[in-house]
This record gives sequence, structure tokens and C-alpha cells, in this order.
Amino acid sequence: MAQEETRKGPWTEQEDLRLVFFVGIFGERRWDFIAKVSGLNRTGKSCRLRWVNYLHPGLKRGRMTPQEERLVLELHSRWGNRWSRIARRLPGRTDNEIKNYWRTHMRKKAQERKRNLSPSSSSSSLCHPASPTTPSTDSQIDVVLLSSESDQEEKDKMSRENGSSIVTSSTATPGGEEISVQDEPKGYYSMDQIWKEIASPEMTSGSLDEGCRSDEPVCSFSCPPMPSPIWDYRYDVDALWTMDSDELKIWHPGGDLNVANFHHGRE
DNA sequence: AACACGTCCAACCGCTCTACA
DNA sequence: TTGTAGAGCGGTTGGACGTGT
Repeated sequence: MAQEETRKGPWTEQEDLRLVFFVGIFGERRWDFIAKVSGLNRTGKSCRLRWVNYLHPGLKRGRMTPQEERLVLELHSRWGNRWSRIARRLPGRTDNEIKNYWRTHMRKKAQERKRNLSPSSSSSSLCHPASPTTPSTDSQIDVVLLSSESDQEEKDKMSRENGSSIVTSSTATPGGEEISVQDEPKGYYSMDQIWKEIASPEMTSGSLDEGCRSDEPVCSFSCPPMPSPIWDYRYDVDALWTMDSDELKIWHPGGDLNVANFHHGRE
């Protein structure tokens, strides 16, 4: 049987629309199933990636704010290249986005910094938030230290394992955004260390991970959900639910799609 | 105008993790 | 306990685009 070859490469508007529609029906799960039933000749992985990185309605677009930039710096100093973990603290940003951002901006900054660093200079302008006595600078990370339930779970777990407790404190950013980071009980990398790591050619992705995976800072950005482009200008999503069956047949080549049979959980 | 270079970002690949039978 | 499928993650690639020369 001649199976149609799996599509790769850039997504078309039609594909995007179709994916959004089927995710609306089946939810953000069973990506292989969605890939099959949607008639998209894509892999489930591809569908998931497209959804997560581009089509998800909560995505923020555009440049990183200074607060986000600082938070990325801070979180990367703690967790290394744990992009998805970092992304969870930056609502509306994806791991891919942060990863790309880091690669371009931070590498560049690290290079600049390396150039500017004289051998005698030992202090970083990027101060550790847990050093309250350190004078504030432009690049100092202003953070709010909060905790969420999920973080509490991790903290509890870690406390059990290490017999240590996690201290939290808080600050507010001038912009009003709340960014939160917990103090690291152990295994913490200072910004100086991190910059050294960046600057060193033998820096490896895993070098920062070990020993600093015990707790997660919590970000409580009060950023409103920013629709991704397709949600923004293509259509009113609710229109999908008011399509008649003929329209839906266009979406589904097999023509056997009957939305009435699906419970999509929308009011 | 043409070219080189840098930046941005979507997308893929391969691996690991997790849930479940 | 083990095998398998699905999901998730991090690394990497390549094309589009902007900018400087």
C-alpha cells in the first residue's frame, strides 16, 4: 500500500488551522493520534512541536522584556540548559524561544564580557539576589521569591533527601512584574561562575545541572495571555465550533468527521 | 546593487523519561 | 520486571531577514 510520505518543513496556514482544530477537539495529548486523525501527513512529534512553540494560545510573542531577560539569566545560572524548566517560569515563552534567545543574546554578551574582563576583576555586575548587601546595579536581578504548590512538593522532597530547608525572600521589580526565585540551599552557581562557564570553550551543557536541580523558583509574571499569530488574526477560535458539517468536511479529507460525536469540553 | 555577516526562529533529530499493559 | 508507545527535552540545523560595507 502506497503510504503518503510524511511531510516535513514549514507548516502552511491550512495545516496550522487544521491542527488547532483537532487539538481543540482532542486536547493537547495523543499527538500521534491527532496527527493521524487530522489527515496531516505529519508526525505526532511535529504536531506537538508546532502547537507548543507556535500555535498555543497563551504564547507571548516579541522580544524578551528586561525582566524576562534577567530571569532567564538567573534561572540559567541555577539550572543550566534546562530550557523547558526555565520556560515554565516564563509564562508565554517556550523552551525553544528561550533556548534561541540564550544562544544569540547571552553568548554574545558573554563574549563581550569576556573581552571586557580584566584578569584582576573578580566581581560581577550580575549580583546574586541572595546577597542583600550587594549594591544594586542596572543588571542586578530583582526577584520576588515565592513558592507554589508544585515547588513546595519539590522542596519537601529535597528537604527529606537533604535535611535542608529552603529560605525564601522577596523583592519587587520596578516594572511591577513579579519574578520569583528561591534561594538555593546548595549547589548554587553564582553569576560569576556562570559567566566563567560561558566564557570557557569547554563549557558543556550538563556542567551546571549537577547539584542544582533541587528546587524551582517560581515566576508569577502577571503577563496577560498573548495569542499566537494564528489565534490572533486568522479567526475567532469559537468559529470553529460553529462550523457546519460541510465546512468540517473540508478540514477532514476523509469526510467522515462528525464534530457532534466529540466531546470537546467547551462551553 | 551586491555581497558578507550576524541575528532570529521554526523545525528536525535523537535521546530520555514516563505510563501502562 | 520488562517491553512498548507516547510524550518531553535539549541540541542542532538551515532559511529568512536585517544591517553594514
